Amino acid sequence: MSNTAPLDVIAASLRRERDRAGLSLSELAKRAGIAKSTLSQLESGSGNPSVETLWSLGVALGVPFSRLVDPPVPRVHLIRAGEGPVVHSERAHYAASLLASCPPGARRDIYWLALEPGAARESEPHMPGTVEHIIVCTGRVRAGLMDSPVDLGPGDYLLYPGDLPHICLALEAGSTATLVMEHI
Amino acid sequence: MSNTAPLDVIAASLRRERDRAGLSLSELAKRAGIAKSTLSQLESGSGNPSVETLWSLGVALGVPFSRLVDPPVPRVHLIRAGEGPVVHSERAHYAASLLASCPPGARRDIYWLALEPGAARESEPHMPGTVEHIIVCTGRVRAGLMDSPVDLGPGDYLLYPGDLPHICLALEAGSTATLVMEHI
DNA sequence: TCCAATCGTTCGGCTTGACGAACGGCAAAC
DNA sequence: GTTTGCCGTTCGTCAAGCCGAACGATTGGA
Repeated sequence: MSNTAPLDVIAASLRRERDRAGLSLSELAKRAGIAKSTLSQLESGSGNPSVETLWSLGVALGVPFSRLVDPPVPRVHLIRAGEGPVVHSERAHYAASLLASCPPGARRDIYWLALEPGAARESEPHMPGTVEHIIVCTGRVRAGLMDSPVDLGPGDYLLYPGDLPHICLALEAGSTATLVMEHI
Repeated sequence: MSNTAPLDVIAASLRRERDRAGLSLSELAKRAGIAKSTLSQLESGSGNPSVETLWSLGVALGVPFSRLVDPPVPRVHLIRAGEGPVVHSERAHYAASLLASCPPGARRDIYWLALEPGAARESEPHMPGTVEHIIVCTGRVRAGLMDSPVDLGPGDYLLYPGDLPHICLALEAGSTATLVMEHI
């Protein structure tokens, strides 16, 4: 959640995306069906555009709306196996390592899971709209909705709603998996 | 990229998020510092809010701006190892399997990679702003920026810009990895 | 050199979003 | 039954966004 002034972010985004598209201010304004004076003011940071105005600009630029209101990105980051911030469960045999949290607008957190047979990793549902992707790396894992779990082997991929009761447990010792948690 | 009218989407999102937060219309308007008449009109679908108005509502609701302008999501999906749509390279020894493409607003595609020693997987950069996350599953993989690659083992995680020249090659036979490609 | 075209900015007008106040509806307290 | 409080909606006023036109600056061609 960026705390910088949205108007400045939008101004910068508009300029950036327009450059990338190789369009002139006049040309973009014409394609978006807005007055070029309006666009000029927006890019200069003055003005507080309506949603419809921003939307038509997004369409004309061929970019999703959200790219205009969320900022840039990082560089290179390496996390060696076992080095990430690890969350140990007190009641289940697993360790979850957060590899990459959601940048603004990305909405998919990436975890590395190391699971041991025993109890289920999870039973309580998350926030409404959450979706989980799991890709098994080694061993065998039982995952999915509580009432209809699926057994997965190395390379298997499973998608399921995270806002319903669900489980994730190892069937073999030393099971590992990548988990991508997606928020609405 | 949703093509439904943004105003209707926003109206629905506002109502949904407000319900989720358990706030009354009056209470939310007060917290966001806007007139409740304005909020009432927005939720009814009439009105074309300015960015600042929407922004303060997002802050008051504790949700990122983009959640107010992008729609809902899917259910359960299973891809057995080797069953996904696979992209074979003609010049490198690897197979990439697309597990989950970007839903609107998610911006992170998920791939399963099976790599064999030989040539590099990639050298040409992608779209500006692309970021790649790789988590090695088995074997050993050399990945990262062309001029400063990193050797990775099982469980290792690496983040690097995808819009610069980069490589991804196996150092051992039977190397596998999860790749998350993130678009701006 | 002059002209034509396009660039991006600035200036009045008209339209529209945001505001505050008043409204009717509903529930709990007196 | 009446009062009090909060709910969400509607109405009139005011400010601000959006527009079209005119502007100076720059470039390329006749």
